This record gives sequence, structure tokens and C-alpha cells, in this order.
Amino acid sequence: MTGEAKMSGNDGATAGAMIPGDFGWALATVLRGYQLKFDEAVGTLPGGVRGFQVLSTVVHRDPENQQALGSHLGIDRTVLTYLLDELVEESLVERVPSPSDRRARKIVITDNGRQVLESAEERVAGFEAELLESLDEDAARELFVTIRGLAMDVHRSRPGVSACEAIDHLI
Amino acid sequence: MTGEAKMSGNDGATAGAMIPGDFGWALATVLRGYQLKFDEAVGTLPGGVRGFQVLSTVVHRDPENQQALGSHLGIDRTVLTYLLDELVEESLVERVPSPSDRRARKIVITDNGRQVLESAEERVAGFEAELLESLDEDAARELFVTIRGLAMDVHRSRPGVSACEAIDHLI
DNA sequence: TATTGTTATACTCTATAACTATA
DNA sequence: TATAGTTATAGAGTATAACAATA
Repeated sequence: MTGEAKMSGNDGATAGAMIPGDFGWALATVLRGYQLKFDEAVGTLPGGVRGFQVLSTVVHRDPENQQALGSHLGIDRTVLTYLLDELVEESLVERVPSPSDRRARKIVITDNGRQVLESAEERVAGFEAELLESLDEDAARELFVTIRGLAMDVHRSRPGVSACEAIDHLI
Repeated sequence: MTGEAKMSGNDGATAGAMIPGDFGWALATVLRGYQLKFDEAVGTLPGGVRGFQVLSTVVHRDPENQQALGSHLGIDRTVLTYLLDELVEESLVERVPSPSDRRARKIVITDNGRQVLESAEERVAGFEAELLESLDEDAARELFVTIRGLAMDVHRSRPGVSACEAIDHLI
């Protein structure tokens, strides 16, 4: 298991997760390929992939404040400020003072932002299908469910972060 | 499908890859969690996760030169130079002139490097199991096979990069 | 002329801490 | 005192181009 032989073993099953760290290599490689296509798909959208993810999260998850928005995406609040500045500048979102907490601000999408998001989403959905084209429908769905489950494990295990309610009861 | 309702639909199947970009969010989140634990596991190893991956690739994939090594890991050759400097400094690897091409250098591991790698690999294997603990054995193996297959699709689709021979005939 | 590896520069991210206004 | 958001600064990481040696 400590991997002495270069490429022997691989006993029986087509699996053989022989080399420690390989799962990470595969994850990183898929994510890299994903992000390259993602970058093309979002085109000129301010903030690139991150900008898209903010718009998507605002629309589909409706986080209460910037903190929740950032923690869902793994973006630090100090970074989110600049990112939101760009999106506000382009009139894609607005910062609305929270009625219940005057320190907090809720991010809401504009009509313009919604249009931009929907157009980008079509392109994103397109390349996601492209990336998964080597899988049949069952395998693709199963992969998504598994990865999303793991993602939620990770999300939950980070102390001080508990912004999973939305996705939690989506399942 | 364009997501008007906040969290409705999700028709039938437990899957529902409804939101474009969510696969990327899940991938990124899992990778983030993975890398946090990875960082702990490699500890003081020079170059951190990247350093570990270099050692692992050198031992398990035996790339012909730095170019092949870097392209397997998605590391630019200009970055790899500095990374290797650190590893050489700690006597974990050596740069050996290639006999067939005097421009190229082959990276070989030292006895010391092999020890360090094996010790780190135990810890890495440990946390990988931990990360996947919510999956049963079949699901974990299937996930690995699927992800690795996608990773190889990505790897192959990058023009000018073809360092997949090693892993290719591993399958 | 193209490629391997190195070096130097600039740019972009990210992490940290300090500040404000609220709670 | 703690939290939401902002701002400023420094550090790490990354990309780019130029260079020497070799193919």
C-alpha cells in the first residue's frame, strides 16, 4: 500500500486506488479542466468564474448576507467585498441593507444581472455536459450525487461554517 | 431549468443536477477540503502539497524529464524549477543529466526522499480514507475510477500535453 | 528553428490586521 | 465584547518574456 512497485499490482478490479494522493491529482485535474472551460463560458462577466458563482448563489440559494454568500463559495469576506464592487459597478447586483440587522447587507440580483446569469448558465450547462460526455447518464448523475455529498461533508466539517441549510433540504 | 424558483422542483430522482455550475462548486469544495487535510498530512515537507506530488510522481510515474513531470501535475516549468530547488536543497531529489538529451534532466529520488515520501504517504492514505468515509467501498472505488477517467480526458484534451502513457497502461 | 531548463519581472491572488458601524 | 462589512498592506502564487545550451 505504500507503493513500492512502479506500476505492478492493480489486483483484479479496474479500480486500484493504489497510489496515495492520486485521488487528489485526479480531482485537481478535473477541476482544472472544468475551470478552463468555465472561464471561456463566462466570457467578459466581471470577476470571471467567481463572479458567475456569486450571481448563481444569489439567485439559487438566496443567502441572507455577504458572510453566508462568501462561506458557501469558500471566498473570504475581504475578497468578496472587491468582487461585489465589480458586480455592483456593472449593475448586476445591489447591496440592500438587511432589515433585521443594520450591519448586514443582502445581495440581490438586478434584472440585468439575471439576464446575464441566464445567458451564462446556458453556456455553462453546455460545457458541463461536454466534460461529462464520456459518462452515460446514470454514471454522470451518480457522480454528481456522490461529489455533492462529499462537498457537503467538507462544508459541514469546517468549524464556524454552517450555510448548508439551503442545499440540505434540497435533497 | 433557468431557475426561477428558489428551491422547488428537484423532480423525482435524488439527483437533480439542476443548477449549472453546481458540479464545479462541489468539485472545488471537495478539493478544498482535500487540500486542507493534505497540507496537514505533508507537514514540513518543502513545497507542501506540491512537493509531495513531485516526489510521488517521480517515484510512481518515473517521468523522463522536468517537462513531463510538470505537465503531469499541471505545474509550469518555470515554477517547477524553484520547487525542485527546494527539494534538492533538502536532499530529497537529485537532478541527473539525461543521457539521451543533454538539455534535459531527469529527477531521481534519494534514499532520504523515499523515506520522507513513504512516511507522508501513510498519512495521506489515512486522510483519504477519512474523507471518503461516508461512502461504502464500492461507491468509493467507483468514484475514483470515474474521476480518474475524467481527469485523463482532461489531460488528453490539453494540446501539447501527452504525458499519460504511464497511467494509461495502468488501466 | 524548436525545445529544455533557468532567471527576472510584473501581475494577480490571498491572508492578515486594522478600522467603522452596529449588535 | 463580538460580528458584518470595508480598507490597506504584505506575502505567496502565477504568468510572461528573455536567456543559454542543446536538438
